[in-house]
Amino acid sequence: MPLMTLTLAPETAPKQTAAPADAAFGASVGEGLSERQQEVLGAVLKLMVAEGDGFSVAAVARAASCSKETLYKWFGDRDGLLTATVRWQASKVRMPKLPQDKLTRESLEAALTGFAQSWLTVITGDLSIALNRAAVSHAGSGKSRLGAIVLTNGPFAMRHRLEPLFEAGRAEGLLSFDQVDTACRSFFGLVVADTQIRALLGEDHRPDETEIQTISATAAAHFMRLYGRG
Amino acid sequence: MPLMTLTLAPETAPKQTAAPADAAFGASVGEGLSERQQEVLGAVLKLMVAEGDGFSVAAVARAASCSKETLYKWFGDRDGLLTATVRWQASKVRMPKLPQDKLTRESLEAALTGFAQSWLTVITGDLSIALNRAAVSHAGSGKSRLGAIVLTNGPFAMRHRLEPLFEAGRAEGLLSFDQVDTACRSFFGLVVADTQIRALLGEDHRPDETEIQTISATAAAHFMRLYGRG
DNA sequence: CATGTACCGTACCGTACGGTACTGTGTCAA
DNA sequence: TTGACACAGTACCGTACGGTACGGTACATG
Repeated sequence: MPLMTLTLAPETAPKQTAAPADAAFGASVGEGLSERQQEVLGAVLKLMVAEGDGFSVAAVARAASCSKETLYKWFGDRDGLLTATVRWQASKVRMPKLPQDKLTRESLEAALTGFAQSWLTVITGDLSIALNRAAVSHAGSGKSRLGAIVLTNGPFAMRHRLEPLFEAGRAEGLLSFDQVDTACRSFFGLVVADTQIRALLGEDHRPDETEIQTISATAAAHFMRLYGRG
Repeated sequence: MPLMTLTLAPETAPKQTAAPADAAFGASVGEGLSERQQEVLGAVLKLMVAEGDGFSVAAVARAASCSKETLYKWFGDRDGLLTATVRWQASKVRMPKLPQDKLTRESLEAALTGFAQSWLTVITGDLSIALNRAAVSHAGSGKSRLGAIVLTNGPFAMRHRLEPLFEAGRAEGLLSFDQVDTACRSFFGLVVADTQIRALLGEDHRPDETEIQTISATAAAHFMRLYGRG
């Protein structure tokens, strides 16, 4: 599983105190963060998973064994710290490779199943849930771009990855749809359904690996029934 | 549209200071709340929509023109106030009536479309979004039953309403599925897809009435393609 | 009229937290 | 050796907020 793989940047010195550029998408993993800084962000992630955005900056400093002053120098304020953490984590999520050779109905359905399985695994993970919780909270109180960042790296990223696959399937005569958008919507719905919102709302049950496998296969099969050709 | 209809309780005097029983589901609208108390909860709702859970108790008192002491006497603490508000609002949401006479394929699909339309309308409303945001936030920090309440009155309530319809459809030979659960999951996914999570994450675009109508009809048709018989 | 009750308005208290300043320490370079 | 620097650790400040206490008012009941 290539998900959640951490690749360190080639040791960039933490020179400038200014905030990094505003890409929010497509940035490389390190993104100008020193190893020490990434350690700090890792500590923030742990705290977010454990306490869900309710932690204090002092707690971060304690957990990361660094001073509050350093945190403020590096990240500006609490929100900058949060934002950097979310962006850093988002940059670590890797999507599964999609088949580049000629598509068949079988390889397409298999790719969809794999994609669904990987997506569900990410989405139901503690980390993703914590991040989405924080983003949803902050999206409410105006201020803070957390919501937009997660939106970009969540649903939008999924669609961006899916669209070329669907287009390829259509070009190959395997799929049939008017707008890619609708197909994406249906696929997302069949795969995720109410799983994510239920998890965010604190439901105890989380699907295990075999359940995810079942759901993914069913979703892919259903999608092919709705949009497949021939 | 029978949604968001407020029916006042027949003027119950605000006698006891104790918190009401812990039903969280199926309670009648008034639920032992005086008119004045419901006014207060209405003010809380407005604040939640406007500022999303970040408001202070003092702000509630100001908005509702009542004293903080009264708030604490009635609702115990801030969380009790939040909980009462969410439960009160949840008790106001009314689901559309489903056909009770003999089902046909057409009436079934129409009922599904209507259900989907009503559900999407609720879910994309400012109020529902604010409530879900608050619930998601609080579900993170342990403590507080907000998450469970919204879970009960959201996804679970939808399933509870849907299941008998699906069972009836199956009994009538119109639908075919192994577990109602799977059918519910698919229907939810086809209807809601990523609409809710995107709204919660702060996406600007919200589907208007005609878009909702289109989505609902498509979702119902797709559902019938997947689970319909004959 | 006297008493009690329900409530508003507001002052108040304790605390927790965001943010800043200061001190001490290790490192590296001249 | 000395100075500059980056950082940890910590003390500190202002403020905002949850929660409480108290005084004042309207009304109801006897």
